[in-house]
Amino acid sequence: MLPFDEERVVGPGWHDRVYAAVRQVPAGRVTTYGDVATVLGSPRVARHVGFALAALADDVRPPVPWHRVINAQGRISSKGDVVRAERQRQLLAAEGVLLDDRGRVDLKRLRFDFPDA
DNA sequence: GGTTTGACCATAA
DNA sequence: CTTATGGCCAAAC
Repeated sequence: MLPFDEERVVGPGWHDRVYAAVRQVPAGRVTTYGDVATVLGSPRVARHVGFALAALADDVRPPVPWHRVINAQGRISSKGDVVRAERQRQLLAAEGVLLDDRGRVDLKRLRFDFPDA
C-alpha cells in the first residue's frame, strides 16, 4: 500500500519521499533530519533531507511543514540564512514549540515518534 | 558522467 | 561549552 503515491504533487525522486515523511509530523511536534532519513531507510542521508527542503516549492500541495524539521542538537540549521531561520522560529512558536534560552528545542519532549521507525 | 555542493551527524580534541 | 574532520549520498553544474 502506497499512501503517498496517489499524491504525486512534486517531481520524482528523493524529494518526494522526504516531503511525505515530513507531512507525518503533527503540529506542535518536531523531528530531526536524521530521524526523517532513518524513516526513509537510510540514516546517513540526513543531509539530503535538508537538501530536499531547500528545493521545496511554495505551491506544493499539501503544504510541507518544513519548519518542524530541525537538527539533532535541537537547533535550527539554516546555514547562514538568518532570514529563513527566523521564519522557522516564528512558525514553531505559532504552534507552541518554544526555544529555550540557548535557542534549542526540548527534543526529549517534543520529538515526534515515527510509527515506521 | 566526473566534480562540487550541501537546511546534517557522530566523534575527537 | 566550542571548533574541526570524515563520511554519507542525491542533485546541480
